[in-house]
Amino acid sequence: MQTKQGNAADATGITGTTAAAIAADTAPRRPGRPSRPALTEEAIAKEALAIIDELGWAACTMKLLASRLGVRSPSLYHHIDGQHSLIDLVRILVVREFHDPAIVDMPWEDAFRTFGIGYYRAFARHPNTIQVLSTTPVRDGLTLEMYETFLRSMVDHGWDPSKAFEAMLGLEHLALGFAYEWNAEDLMLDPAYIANHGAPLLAEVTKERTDQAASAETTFMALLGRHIDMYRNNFDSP
Amino acid sequence: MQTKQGNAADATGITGTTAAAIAADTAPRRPGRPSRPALTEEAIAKEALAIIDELGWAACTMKLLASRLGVRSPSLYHHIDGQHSLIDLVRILVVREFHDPAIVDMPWEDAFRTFGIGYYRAFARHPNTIQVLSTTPVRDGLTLEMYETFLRSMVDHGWDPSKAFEAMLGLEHLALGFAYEWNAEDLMLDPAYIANHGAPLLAEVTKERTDQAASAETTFMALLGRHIDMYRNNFDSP
DNA sequence: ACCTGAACACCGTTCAAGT
DNA sequence: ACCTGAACACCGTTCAAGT
Repeated sequence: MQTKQGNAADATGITGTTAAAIAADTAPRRPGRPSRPALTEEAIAKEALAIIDELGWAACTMKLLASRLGVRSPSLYHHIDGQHSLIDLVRILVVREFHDPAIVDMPWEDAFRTFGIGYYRAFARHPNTIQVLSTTPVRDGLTLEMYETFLRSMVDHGWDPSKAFEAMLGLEHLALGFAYEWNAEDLMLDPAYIANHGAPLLAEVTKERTDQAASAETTFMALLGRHIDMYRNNFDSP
Repeated sequence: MQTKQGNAADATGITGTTAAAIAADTAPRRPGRPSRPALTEEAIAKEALAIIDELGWAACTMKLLASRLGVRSPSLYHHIDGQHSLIDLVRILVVREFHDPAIVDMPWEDAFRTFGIGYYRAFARHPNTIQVLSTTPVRDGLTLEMYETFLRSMVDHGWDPSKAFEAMLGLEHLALGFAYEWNAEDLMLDPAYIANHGAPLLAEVTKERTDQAASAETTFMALLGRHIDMYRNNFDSP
Protein backbone atom coordinates (compact mmCIF):
# COMPACT_ATOMS: atom_id res chain seq x y z
CA MET A 1 0.00 0.00 0.00
CA GLN A 2 2.99 2.27 0.41
CA THR A 3 3.92 4.66 -2.36
CA LYS A 4 6.61 7.25 -2.85
CA GLN A 5 4.17 10.09 -2.40
CA GLY A 6 2.73 8.75 0.82
CA ASN A 7 5.92 9.04 2.81
CA ALA A 8 5.23 12.33 4.58
CA ALA A 9 1.75 11.28 5.68
CA ASP A 10 2.97 7.81 6.60
CA ALA A 11 5.73 9.29 8.73
CA THR A 12 3.07 10.88 10.90
CA GLY A 13 1.28 7.59 11.41
CA ILE A 14 -1.87 8.89 9.77
CA THR A 15 -3.82 6.46 7.62
CA GLY A 16 -6.44 8.70 6.13
CA THR A 17 -9.83 7.57 4.89
CA THR A 18 -10.81 10.73 3.04
CA ALA A 19 -10.86 10.99 -0.73
CA ALA A 20 -7.83 13.24 -0.46
CA ALA A 21 -5.87 10.66 1.48
CA ILE A 22 -6.84 7.98 -1.01
CA ALA A 23 -5.67 10.22 -3.81
CA ALA A 24 -2.29 10.40 -2.06
CA ASP A 25 -2.04 6.64 -2.35
CA THR A 26 -2.32 6.60 -6.13
CA ALA A 27 0.64 6.50 -8.51
CA PRO A 28 2.93 9.58 -8.65
CA ARG A 29 1.51 12.40 -10.74
CA ARG A 30 3.32 13.53 -13.88
CA PRO A 31 4.00 17.22 -14.68
CA GLY A 32 1.54 19.18 -16.81
CA ARG A 33 -2.07 20.21 -16.46
CA PRO A 34 -4.25 17.29 -15.32
CA SER A 35 -7.45 16.45 -17.24
CA ARG A 36 -9.45 17.35 -14.16
CA PRO A 37 -8.14 19.68 -11.40
CA ALA A 38 -6.72 17.68 -8.51
CA LEU A 39 -7.51 20.36 -5.93
CA THR A 40 -10.13 22.85 -4.82
CA GLU A 41 -9.87 25.58 -2.21
CA GLU A 42 -12.48 23.77 -0.13
CA ALA A 43 -10.60 20.46 -0.19
CA ILE A 44 -7.36 22.17 0.79
CA ALA A 45 -9.05 23.94 3.71
CA LYS A 46 -10.67 20.74 4.98
CA GLU A 47 -7.43 18.80 4.80
CA ALA A 48 -5.62 21.64 6.59
CA LEU A 49 -8.16 21.56 9.42
CA ALA A 50 -7.80 17.79 9.65
CA ILE A 51 -4.02 18.10 9.97
CA ILE A 52 -4.33 20.88 12.55
CA ASP A 53 -6.79 18.80 14.58
CA GLU A 54 -4.54 15.76 14.49
CA LEU A 55 -1.06 17.23 14.72
CA GLY A 56 -1.35 20.91 15.64
CA TRP A 57 -1.04 24.02 13.54
CA ALA A 58 2.76 23.96 13.40
CA ALA A 59 2.60 20.56 11.70
CA CYS A 60 0.45 21.92 8.88
CA THR A 61 3.28 22.66 6.48
CA MET A 62 2.68 23.19 2.79
CA LYS A 63 4.64 20.02 2.14
CA LEU A 64 2.54 17.79 4.41
CA LEU A 65 -0.68 19.41 3.26
CA ALA A 66 0.20 18.84 -0.38
CA SER A 67 1.38 15.31 0.34
CA ARG A 68 -1.93 14.43 2.00
CA LEU A 69 -3.75 15.80 -1.03
CA GLY A 70 -1.62 13.81 -3.46
CA VAL A 71 0.24 16.74 -5.00
CA ARG A 72 3.49 18.70 -4.56
CA SER A 73 3.54 21.84 -2.45
CA PRO A 74 3.87 24.38 -5.30
CA SER A 75 0.52 23.16 -6.66
CA LEU A 76 -1.27 24.62 -3.66
CA TYR A 77 -0.39 28.14 -4.79
CA HIS A 78 -2.68 27.75 -7.80
CA HIS A 79 -5.66 27.54 -5.43
CA ILE A 80 -4.83 29.45 -2.26
CA ASP A 81 -2.88 32.66 -1.65
CA GLY A 82 -0.03 31.21 0.39
CA GLN A 83 -0.09 29.71 3.84
CA HIS A 84 -1.46 32.77 5.61
CA SER A 85 -4.71 32.47 3.70
CA LEU A 86 -5.22 29.07 5.31
CA ILE A 87 -6.07 30.96 8.49
CA ASP A 88 -9.11 32.59 6.92
CA LEU A 89 -10.24 29.36 5.26
CA VAL A 90 -9.94 27.34 8.46
CA ARG A 91 -11.78 29.99 10.43
CA ILE A 92 -14.67 29.80 7.99
CA LEU A 93 -14.88 26.03 8.44
CA VAL A 94 -15.01 26.33 12.23
CA VAL A 95 -17.47 29.24 12.30
CA ARG A 96 -19.73 27.37 9.88
CA GLU A 97 -20.12 24.65 12.48
CA PHE A 98 -21.94 26.86 14.97
CA HIS A 99 -23.15 30.02 13.21
CA ASP A 100 -26.93 30.02 13.58
CA PRO A 101 -29.00 32.94 12.21
CA ALA A 102 -32.05 31.63 14.11
CA ILE A 103 -30.88 33.10 17.43
CA VAL A 104 -32.21 36.52 16.47
CA ASP A 105 -35.74 35.26 17.13
CA MET A 106 -34.99 34.02 20.64
CA PRO A 107 -35.26 35.86 23.96
CA TRP A 108 -31.79 37.27 24.59
CA GLU A 109 -31.07 34.82 27.40
CA ASP A 110 -31.63 31.88 25.03
CA ALA A 111 -29.68 33.54 22.24
CA PHE A 112 -26.79 34.22 24.61
CA ARG A 113 -26.77 30.65 25.83
CA THR A 114 -27.17 29.07 22.39
CA PHE A 115 -24.42 31.25 20.95
CA GLY A 116 -22.09 30.58 23.87
CA ILE A 117 -22.54 26.81 23.85
CA GLY A 118 -22.21 26.58 20.09
CA TYR A 119 -19.10 28.74 20.13
CA TYR A 120 -17.56 26.71 22.92
CA ARG A 121 -18.37 23.33 21.36
CA ALA A 122 -17.04 24.21 17.93
CA PHE A 123 -13.68 25.32 19.34
CA ALA A 124 -13.59 22.44 21.81
CA ARG A 125 -13.73 20.19 18.73
CA HIS A 126 -10.84 22.11 17.18
CA PRO A 127 -8.69 23.27 20.11
CA ASN A 128 -5.53 23.39 17.99
CA THR A 129 -7.00 26.19 15.90
CA ILE A 130 -7.43 28.52 18.89
CA GLN A 131 -3.86 29.74 19.24
CA VAL A 132 -3.82 31.11 15.71
CA LEU A 133 -7.47 32.02 15.17
CA SER A 134 -7.77 33.93 18.46
CA THR A 135 -4.81 36.13 17.58
CA THR A 136 -5.26 36.77 13.87
CA PRO A 137 -7.51 39.58 12.62
CA VAL A 138 -10.80 38.47 11.10
CA ARG A 139 -10.85 38.86 7.33
CA ASP A 140 -13.87 36.92 6.10
CA GLY A 141 -17.53 37.76 5.69
CA LEU A 142 -18.97 34.71 7.41
CA THR A 143 -17.30 35.51 10.73
CA LEU A 144 -18.46 39.12 10.57
CA GLU A 145 -21.98 37.84 9.87
CA MET A 146 -21.73 35.55 12.89
CA TYR A 147 -20.76 38.47 15.16
CA GLU A 148 -23.41 40.70 13.61
CA THR A 149 -26.06 38.06 14.27
CA PHE A 150 -25.16 37.93 17.95
CA LEU A 151 -25.21 41.72 18.31
CA ARG A 152 -28.54 41.89 16.45
CA SER A 153 -30.01 39.27 18.81
CA MET A 154 -29.07 41.34 21.83
CA VAL A 155 -29.86 44.81 20.49
CA ASP A 156 -33.27 43.77 19.14
CA HIS A 157 -34.17 42.66 22.66
CA GLY A 158 -33.24 45.86 24.41
CA TRP A 159 -29.48 45.75 24.86
CA ASP A 160 -27.23 48.73 24.33
CA PRO A 161 -24.92 47.98 21.36
CA SER A 162 -21.72 48.77 23.27
CA LYS A 163 -22.78 46.63 26.22
CA ALA A 164 -23.67 43.82 23.84
CA PHE A 165 -20.26 44.07 22.23
CA GLU A 166 -18.52 44.04 25.59
CA ALA A 167 -20.52 41.00 26.67
CA MET A 168 -19.78 39.29 23.37
CA LEU A 169 -16.02 39.72 23.78
CA GLY A 170 -16.18 38.49 27.36
CA LEU A 171 -18.16 35.43 26.33
CA GLU A 172 -15.82 34.78 23.44
CA HIS A 173 -12.69 34.91 25.58
CA LEU A 174 -14.25 32.71 28.21
CA ALA A 175 -15.36 30.12 25.65
CA LEU A 176 -12.01 30.09 23.86
CA GLY A 177 -10.06 29.91 27.09
CA PHE A 178 -12.04 26.99 28.43
CA ALA A 179 -12.16 25.21 25.09
CA TYR A 180 -8.38 25.36 24.92
CA GLU A 181 -7.64 24.73 28.58
CA TRP A 182 -9.49 21.45 28.71
CA ASN A 183 -9.18 20.11 25.21
CA ALA A 184 -5.67 20.90 24.01
CA GLU A 185 -3.37 17.92 23.81
CA ASP A 186 -0.89 19.46 26.23
CA LEU A 187 -2.56 20.74 29.38
CA MET A 188 -1.42 24.24 30.31
CA LEU A 189 -1.09 23.05 33.90
CA ASP A 190 0.34 19.55 33.69
CA PRO A 191 -0.30 17.54 36.89
CA ALA A 192 2.84 15.46 36.29
CA TYR A 193 4.99 18.58 36.28
CA ILE A 194 3.21 20.31 39.13
CA ALA A 195 3.60 17.38 41.54
CA ASN A 196 6.55 17.99 43.89
CA HIS A 197 7.12 21.58 42.81
CA GLY A 198 5.96 23.18 46.04
CA ALA A 199 2.42 24.07 44.98
CA PRO A 200 0.20 21.72 47.01
CA LEU A 201 -3.13 23.44 46.33
CA LEU A 202 -2.47 23.64 42.60
CA ALA A 203 -1.37 20.01 42.62
CA GLU A 204 -4.60 19.03 44.39
CA VAL A 205 -7.00 20.76 42.02
CA THR A 206 -5.19 19.67 38.86
CA LYS A 207 -4.62 16.09 40.00
CA GLU A 208 -7.70 14.48 38.51
CA ARG A 209 -8.24 17.00 35.76
CA THR A 210 -7.29 14.64 32.95
CA ASP A 211 -10.37 12.57 33.79
CA GLN A 212 -12.49 15.67 34.05
CA ALA A 213 -12.11 16.52 30.38
CA ALA A 214 -15.61 15.17 29.83
CA SER A 215 -17.04 17.57 32.41
CA ALA A 216 -15.35 20.60 30.86
CA GLU A 217 -18.55 21.56 29.06
CA THR A 218 -20.50 21.32 32.29
CA THR A 219 -18.05 23.69 33.96
CA PHE A 220 -18.26 26.15 31.10
CA MET A 221 -22.04 25.99 31.06
CA ALA A 222 -22.20 26.68 34.78
CA LEU A 223 -20.11 29.81 34.26
CA LEU A 224 -22.22 30.73 31.24
CA GLY A 225 -25.38 30.47 33.30
CA ARG A 226 -23.91 32.70 36.01
CA HIS A 227 -22.98 35.25 33.36
CA ILE A 228 -26.53 35.35 32.05
CA ASP A 229 -27.83 35.86 35.60
CA MET A 230 -25.27 38.62 36.08
CA TYR A 231 -26.36 40.45 32.95
CA ARG A 232 -30.05 39.97 33.72
CA ASN A 233 -29.61 41.51 37.18
CA ASN A 234 -27.73 44.48 35.75
CA PHE A 235 -30.08 44.87 32.81
CA ASP A 236 -31.86 47.94 34.06
CA SER A 237 -29.22 49.24 36.45
CA PRO A 238 -25.85 49.45 34.69
CA MET B 1 27.67 54.69 13.75
CA GLN B 2 26.80 51.80 11.49
CA THR B 3 28.71 48.52 11.73
CA LYS B 4 28.54 45.20 9.98
CA GLN B 5 26.95 43.49 12.97
CA GLY B 6 24.25 46.06 13.40
CA ASN B 7 22.59 45.36 10.05
CA ALA B 8 19.78 43.06 11.25
CA ALA B 9 18.74 45.39 14.05
CA ASP B 10 19.11 48.44 11.83
CA ALA B 11 16.94 46.82 9.19
CA THR B 12 14.09 46.80 11.69
CA GLY B 13 14.47 50.48 12.37
CA ILE B 14 15.28 49.88 16.01
CA THR B 15 17.86 52.11 17.61
CA GLY B 16 18.32 50.45 20.97
CA THR B 17 19.46 52.24 24.09
CA THR B 18 20.11 49.15 26.24
CA ALA B 19 23.58 47.89 27.08
CA ALA B 20 22.94 44.98 24.76
CA ALA B 21 22.14 47.25 21.83
CA ILE B 22 25.25 49.29 22.51
CA ALA B 23 27.30 46.09 22.52
CA ALA B 24 25.92 45.36 19.05
CA ASP B 25 27.45 48.61 17.87
CA THR B 26 31.00 47.66 18.85
CA ALA B 27 33.52 46.16 16.45
CA PRO B 28 32.91 42.59 15.16
CA ARG B 29 33.85 39.89 17.66
CA ARG B 30 36.64 37.42 16.84
CA PRO B 31 36.28 33.64 17.37
CA GLY B 32 37.43 32.08 20.61
CA ARG B 33 36.40 32.37 24.23
CA PRO B 34 36.07 36.02 25.29
CA SER B 35 37.82 37.24 28.44
CA ARG B 36 34.43 37.93 29.99
CA PRO B 37 31.23 36.14 28.84
CA ALA B 38 29.29 38.32 26.40
CA LEU B 39 25.92 36.86 27.39
CA THR B 40 23.82 35.75 30.33
CA GLU B 41 20.50 33.90 30.33
CA GLU B 42 18.86 36.95 31.91
CA ALA B 43 20.18 39.33 29.26
CA ILE B 44 19.02 37.02 26.47
CA ALA B 45 15.54 36.75 27.99
CA LYS B 46 15.19 40.52 28.41
CA GLU B 47 16.29 41.22 24.86
CA ALA B 48 13.89 38.54 23.58
CA LEU B 49 10.99 40.18 25.41
CA ALA B 50 12.00 43.57 24.01
CA ILE B 51 11.98 42.18 20.47
CA ILE B 52 8.63 40.45 21.02
CA ASP B 53 7.12 43.66 22.39
CA GLU B 54 8.38 45.70 19.47
CA LEU B 55 8.06 43.33 16.54
CA GLY B 56 6.00 40.34 17.63
CA TRP B 57 7.03 36.84 18.60
CA ALA B 58 7.55 35.65 15.02
CA ALA B 59 10.22 38.31 14.57
CA CYS B 60 12.23 37.00 17.51
CA THR B 61 14.55 34.77 15.50
CA MET B 62 17.81 33.47 16.88
CA LYS B 63 19.61 35.56 14.31
CA LEU B 64 17.98 38.87 15.24
CA LEU B 65 18.21 38.09 18.95
CA ALA B 66 21.93 37.34 18.65
CA SER B 67 22.48 40.37 16.45
CA ARG B 68 20.87 42.67 19.01
CA LEU B 69 23.13 41.18 21.69
CA GLY B 70 26.24 41.64 19.59
CA VAL B 71 26.96 37.96 18.94
CA ARG B 72 26.23 35.28 16.32
CA SER B 73 23.23 32.99 16.73
CA PRO B 74 25.14 29.79 17.65
CA SER B 75 26.50 31.58 20.73
CA LEU B 76 23.02 31.64 22.24
CA TYR B 77 23.05 27.87 22.58
CA HIS B 78 25.78 28.13 25.21
CA HIS B 79 23.31 29.91 27.51
CA ILE B 80 19.81 28.78 26.64
CA ASP B 81 18.41 25.43 25.56
CA GLY B 82 17.22 26.38 22.08
CA GLN B 83 14.45 28.71 21.07
CA HIS B 84 11.67 26.85 22.86
CA SER B 85 13.25 27.63 26.21
CA LEU B 86 12.77 31.32 25.46
CA ILE B 87 9.09 30.75 26.17
CA ASP B 88 9.75 29.79 29.78
CA LEU B 89 12.23 32.63 30.29
CA VAL B 90 9.88 35.25 28.84
CA ARG B 91 6.99 33.94 30.93
CA ILE B 92 9.06 34.37 34.08
CA LEU B 93 9.82 37.99 33.17
CA VAL B 94 6.13 38.79 32.65
CA VAL B 95 4.89 36.93 35.74
CA ARG B 96 7.55 38.68 37.83
CA GLU B 97 5.92 41.99 36.96
CA PHE B 98 2.69 41.22 38.81
CA HIS B 99 3.22 38.27 41.14
CA ASP B 100 2.50 39.55 44.66
CA PRO B 101 2.66 37.19 47.65
CA ALA B 102 0.98 39.84 49.81
CA ILE B 103 -2.50 39.05 48.46
CA VAL B 104 -2.83 36.09 50.85
CA ASP B 105 -3.40 38.52 53.71
CA MET B 106 -6.24 40.39 51.98
CA PRO B 107 -9.98 39.70 52.10
CA TRP B 108 -10.67 37.50 49.08
CA GLU B 109 -12.48 40.27 47.21
CA ASP B 110 -9.37 42.47 47.40
CA ALA B 111 -7.06 39.59 46.54
CA PHE B 112 -9.22 38.69 43.54
CA ARG B 113 -9.24 42.28 42.31
CA THR B 114 -5.54 42.90 42.93
CA PHE B 115 -4.59 39.66 41.20
CA GLY B 116 -6.89 40.31 38.27
CA ILE B 117 -5.73 43.88 37.68
CA GLY B 118 -2.08 42.97 38.03
CA TYR B 119 -2.48 40.04 35.67
CA TYR B 120 -4.32 42.16 33.12
CA ARG B 121 -1.87 45.06 33.28
CA ALA B 122 1.22 42.90 32.90
CA PHE B 123 -0.12 41.22 29.78
CA ALA B 124 -1.54 44.48 28.44
CA ARG B 125 2.07 45.73 28.55
CA HIS B 126 3.20 42.64 26.63
CA PRO B 127 0.29 41.69 24.35
CA ASN B 128 2.57 40.03 21.82
CA THR B 129 3.51 37.37 24.36
CA ILE B 130 -0.09 36.22 24.83
CA GLN B 131 -0.45 34.09 21.73
CA VAL B 132 2.45 31.86 22.72
CA LEU B 133 2.31 32.03 26.52
CA SER B 134 -1.42 31.27 26.69
CA THR B 135 -1.01 28.10 24.68
CA THR B 136 2.26 26.66 25.96
CA PRO B 137 2.31 24.48 29.08
CA VAL B 138 3.76 26.10 32.18
CA ARG B 139 7.19 24.76 33.06
CA ASP B 140 8.67 27.12 35.62
CA GLY B 141 8.44 27.41 39.38
CA LEU B 142 7.62 31.11 39.59
CA THR B 143 4.42 30.76 37.59
CA LEU B 144 3.30 27.80 39.69
CA GLU B 145 4.02 29.87 42.80
CA MET B 146 1.92 32.70 41.37
CA TYR B 147 -1.05 30.37 40.81
CA GLU B 148 -0.57 28.75 44.21
CA THR B 149 -0.61 32.16 45.88
CA PHE B 150 -3.96 33.00 44.30
CA LEU B 151 -5.50 29.66 45.30
CA ARG B 152 -4.15 30.06 48.84
CA SER B 153 -5.68 33.55 49.06
CA MET B 154 -9.09 32.18 48.15
CA VAL B 155 -9.01 28.92 50.11
CA ASP B 156 -7.76 30.58 53.30
CA HIS B 157 -10.81 32.82 53.18
CA GLY B 158 -13.39 30.09 52.84
CA TRP B 159 -13.38 29.15 49.17
CA ASP B 160 -13.60 25.55 47.98
CA PRO B 161 -10.32 24.72 46.14
CA SER B 162 -12.06 23.50 42.98
CA LYS B 163 -14.27 26.57 42.83
CA ALA B 164 -11.22 28.77 43.36
CA PHE B 165 -9.43 27.03 40.51
CA GLU B 166 -12.44 27.43 38.23
CA ALA B 167 -12.70 31.11 39.08
CA MET B 168 -8.96 31.54 38.55
CA LEU B 169 -9.09 30.07 35.05
CA GLY B 170 -12.11 32.20 34.19
CA LEU B 171 -10.37 35.34 35.42
CA GLU B 172 -7.19 34.41 33.58
CA HIS B 173 -8.96 33.89 30.26
CA LEU B 174 -10.88 37.10 30.63
CA ALA B 175 -7.76 39.11 31.46
CA LEU B 176 -5.73 37.58 28.64
CA GLY B 177 -8.53 38.00 26.13
CA PHE B 178 -9.06 41.65 26.96
CA ALA B 179 -5.35 42.39 27.22
CA TYR B 180 -4.89 41.02 23.72
CA GLU B 181 -8.05 42.36 22.15
CA TRP B 182 -7.34 45.96 22.99
CA ASN B 183 -3.58 46.12 22.99
CA ALA B 184 -2.34 43.96 20.15
CA GLU B 185 -0.99 45.90 17.19
CA ASP B 186 -3.52 44.35 14.82
CA LEU B 187 -7.06 44.56 16.14
CA MET B 188 -8.94 41.29 15.85
CA LEU B 189 -11.91 43.24 14.54
CA ASP B 190 -10.48 45.92 12.29
CA PRO B 191 -12.90 48.82 11.73
CA ALA B 192 -11.38 49.54 8.32
CA TYR B 193 -12.14 46.01 7.14
CA ILE B 194 -15.56 45.78 8.74
CA ALA B 195 -16.86 48.97 7.12
CA ASN B 196 -18.99 48.13 4.06
CA HIS B 197 -19.04 44.41 4.68
CA GLY B 198 -22.70 44.18 5.61
CA ALA B 199 -22.33 44.19 9.38
CA PRO B 200 -23.71 47.59 10.45
CA LEU B 201 -23.96 46.90 14.19
CA LEU B 202 -20.44 45.51 14.33
CA ALA B 203 -19.21 48.46 12.31
CA GLU B 204 -20.87 50.85 14.74
CA VAL B 205 -19.43 49.38 17.94
CA THR B 206 -15.92 48.94 16.53
CA LYS B 207 -15.83 52.32 14.79
CA GLU B 208 -14.26 54.38 17.55
CA ARG B 209 -12.48 51.53 19.23
CA THR B 210 -9.00 52.63 18.22
CA ASP B 211 -9.45 55.69 20.41
CA GLN B 212 -10.89 53.60 23.20
CA ALA B 213 -7.65 51.72 23.75
CA ALA B 214 -7.04 53.91 26.80
CA SER B 215 -10.36 52.87 28.31
CA ALA B 216 -9.67 49.15 27.88
CA GLU B 217 -8.59 48.82 31.48
CA THR B 218 -11.77 50.54 32.63
CA THR B 219 -13.85 48.06 30.67
CA PHE B 220 -11.94 45.11 32.06
CA MET B 221 -12.23 46.45 35.59
CA ALA B 222 -15.98 46.87 35.23
CA LEU B 223 -16.29 43.23 34.22
CA LEU B 224 -13.92 42.23 37.02
CA GLY B 225 -16.11 44.03 39.54
CA ARG B 226 -19.22 42.28 38.24
CA HIS B 227 -17.43 38.96 38.55
CA ILE B 228 -16.57 39.62 42.17
CA ASP B 229 -20.21 40.52 42.86
CA MET B 230 -21.29 37.34 41.11
CA TYR B 231 -19.02 35.18 43.23
CA ARG B 232 -19.97 36.99 46.44
CA ASN B 233 -23.66 36.40 45.79
CA ASN B 234 -23.07 32.73 45.08
CA PHE B 235 -20.65 32.30 47.94
CA ASP B 236 -22.99 30.45 50.27
CA SER B 237 -25.45 29.13 47.70
CA PRO B 238 -23.56 27.38 44.89
C1' DA C 1 -5.39 26.55 -16.33
C1' DC C 2 -2.69 23.59 -13.40
C1' DC C 3 0.85 20.29 -12.12
C1' DT C 4 5.96 19.35 -11.73
C1' DG C 5 11.01 19.79 -10.41
C1' DA C 6 14.58 23.08 -9.58
C1' DA C 7 15.93 26.99 -7.25
C1' DC C 8 16.13 30.75 -3.67
C1' DA C 9 16.16 32.93 0.79
C1' DC C 10 15.42 31.95 5.39
C1' DC C 11 15.29 29.49 9.74
C1' DG C 12 16.93 26.52 13.96
C1' DT C 13 20.50 23.78 15.30
C1' DT C 14 25.03 21.18 15.39
C1' DC C 15 29.87 21.07 15.46
C1' DA C 16 34.81 21.45 14.78
C1' DA C 17 38.10 25.05 15.35
C1' DG C 18 39.92 28.59 17.96
C1' DT C 19 40.96 31.27 22.51
C1' DA D 1 33.91 27.69 29.04
C1' DC D 2 32.39 30.33 25.16
C1' DC D 3 32.63 32.56 20.68
C1' DT D 4 33.01 31.90 15.52
C1' DG D 5 32.13 30.27 10.61
C1' DA D 6 30.65 26.40 8.01
C1' DA D 7 27.35 23.04 7.36
C1' DC D 8 22.79 20.56 7.52
C1' DA D 9 17.90 19.79 7.25
C1' DC D 10 13.78 22.18 6.80
C1' DC D 11 10.50 25.65 5.46
C1' DG D 12 7.57 28.96 2.27
C1' DT D 13 7.52 30.67 -2.11
C1' DT D 14 8.71 31.60 -7.12
C1' DC D 15 9.13 30.19 -11.71
C1' DA D 16 10.16 28.09 -16.14
C1' DA D 17 8.81 23.90 -18.36
C1' DG D 18 5.42 20.83 -19.64
C1' DT D 19 0.39 19.28 -20.68
